[in-house]
Amino acid sequence: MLGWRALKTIIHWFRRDLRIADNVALHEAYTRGERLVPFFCWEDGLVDGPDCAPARTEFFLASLGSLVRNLEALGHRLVVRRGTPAVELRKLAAETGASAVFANRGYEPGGRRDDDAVAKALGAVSVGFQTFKDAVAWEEREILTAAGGVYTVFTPYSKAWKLRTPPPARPKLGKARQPMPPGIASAELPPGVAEPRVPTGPDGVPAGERAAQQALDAFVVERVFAYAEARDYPALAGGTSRLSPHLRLGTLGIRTILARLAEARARATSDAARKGCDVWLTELVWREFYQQILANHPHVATRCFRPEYDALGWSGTDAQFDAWRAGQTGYPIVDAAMRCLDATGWMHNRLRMIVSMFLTKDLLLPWQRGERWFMQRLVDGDLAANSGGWQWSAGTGTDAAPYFRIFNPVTQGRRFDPDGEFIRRWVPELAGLDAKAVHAPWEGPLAAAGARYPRPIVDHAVQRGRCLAMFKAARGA
DNA sequence: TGAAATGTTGGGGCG
DNA sequence: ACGCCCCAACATTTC
Repeated sequence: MLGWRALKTIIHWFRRDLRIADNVALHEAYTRGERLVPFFCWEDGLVDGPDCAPARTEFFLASLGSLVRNLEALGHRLVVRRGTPAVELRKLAAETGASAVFANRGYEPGGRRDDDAVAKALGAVSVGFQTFKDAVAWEEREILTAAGGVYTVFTPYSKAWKLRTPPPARPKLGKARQPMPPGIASAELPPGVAEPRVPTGPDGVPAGERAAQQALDAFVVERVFAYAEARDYPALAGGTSRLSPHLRLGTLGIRTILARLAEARARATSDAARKGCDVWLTELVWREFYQQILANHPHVATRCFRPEYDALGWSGTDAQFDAWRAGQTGYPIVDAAMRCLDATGWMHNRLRMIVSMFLTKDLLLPWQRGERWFMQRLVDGDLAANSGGWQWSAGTGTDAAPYFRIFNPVTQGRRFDPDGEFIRRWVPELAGLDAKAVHAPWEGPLAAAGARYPRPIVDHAVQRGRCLAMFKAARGA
C-alpha cells in the first residue's frame, strides 16, 4: 500500500504545452522525479466559453487526443479532472502522494491568477509548486533596456533579442518513469478527444504533436527560404508557416523551432534565402514581443496601451459590425478575408492587418470588438498576439502603426492579391470579374458583378477623413 | 509592415 | 527653333 509513496512523485500539469517533446517542465519532472502523474484540468468554459472559437476548440480537442496517445506510448495515462486547478491539484496530490507539481508558465493575466491560487493551495499542504519558462525563449524581464526597463518599441527589442543565444531544445525524454499508482480516477473525455477530427479543407491545419513536427519540417526544408517574398500573398498556400495554432497550444516547442530555423539558415545558399530565415525569425520575435507586453502591461488585453486613446469617439454602428463579420462590406479583399475566417478559423496575416484596419479606421468601430470576434473564430486566437495586433492596426498600442497610416483596401487588394485569385476563391459573386475589376467592382460594369454583391457600405475617402478627425480630437483632449 | 496631397522635373506635342 | 502646356514620373510633405 505504501510502496508507491516511497517514490518521489511529481505531477506535471499540462496547460498550453500539449506535447511530449521539448517540454521544459515535463522534462524536469522526468529528470527529477521517479514517478510521473500527467494531469490536465478541464475548467468550466474550456470549450464552450464566450470567447471560444469552433476551430480552436476542435484543434484543442484533437491536440489533447494526440497528447493522450503520446503519453500512452510512454506508458502514462493522462488524468483529467473537471474543476479548478487549485482544488483539483490539491486533491490529486493527496491521492497520489505527490511531493510537487510542475507546470510551464503562461503570460496572460488569467494564467497568472491560476498560478497564484495553485501555489497557495499546494503550499498549505506542503506540496511544492514549480513553474518553468517554456512557451518563449525569453520572458518579460529577460530582455531589458540598458537602463533596466522593459521595451515598448519593437525594433530595439528585437535587436536585443537577437543578440542573445536562445535556449536549446530539451532532449527526448529518457529513461521511463514509473507510471502513476493504480486507482486514480480520470474524467471521461468528450468524443472529440477520443476520435479527433483533423481539420481539413483548403485552409485547415492538422492538429497534434506529430502534425506540428511535420508542418515545421515542411516549412524549414524549403519554404522558409522564400518567406521574405511569398509571405504577403494570401492566395499562396505555402507562403507562411501555418504554425501559429501549434505555438498557441504548445504542440510545438519554441526552442525546437529556433534550432530548426538556425539549421535552415546555415543551409541557405543565397542572400534571398537567408533573408527569408531572418524575416521569419523577426515574426517569431514579434510573438515574444507581444507576450512580453501583455505580461508587463496586462491592461492591453482590454484597454488601449496608450490611455489617452481610451477616449476615442468611435462612431460605427452595429449594422456595420455585422456586415464586417459576415463579409458583406462591399470591399472584396475585406469580404474574402472575413468569409475565409468564418469558414476555416484561419486568416492570413496580411489580411488580418487589412480587415482590422478597415474595422477601426473605415468603420470607426473600437478595436476590442474586432479583437473579440477574432478570438471567437481564430484557430490560433491568442490574447497577447491578438490584442497586440489589433492595437497595432488601430494605432492605440505600443509601437503601433501611426494613427494616420490607413490602408486603402482597394490598393492593398491590388498589391497583395494582384490576380484577384484569393478574392474569387471566397467571394463567388465576383468569380466572373477579371483582375482589374475584381478589386473595385463598383467602378466597372456592375452587371458583371451581379446584384448579389453589395456596394461599398462606406466611402473609404470619406471615412479616412473622419478617422483622422477622430484621432485628432482624442490627441487634442 | 501607407496613402493622399502637394511639389518638382523633364519629355513631347503643338502652336 | 522656341516657348508653352500637359502630364507622367518621381520626390517630398502631410496626415
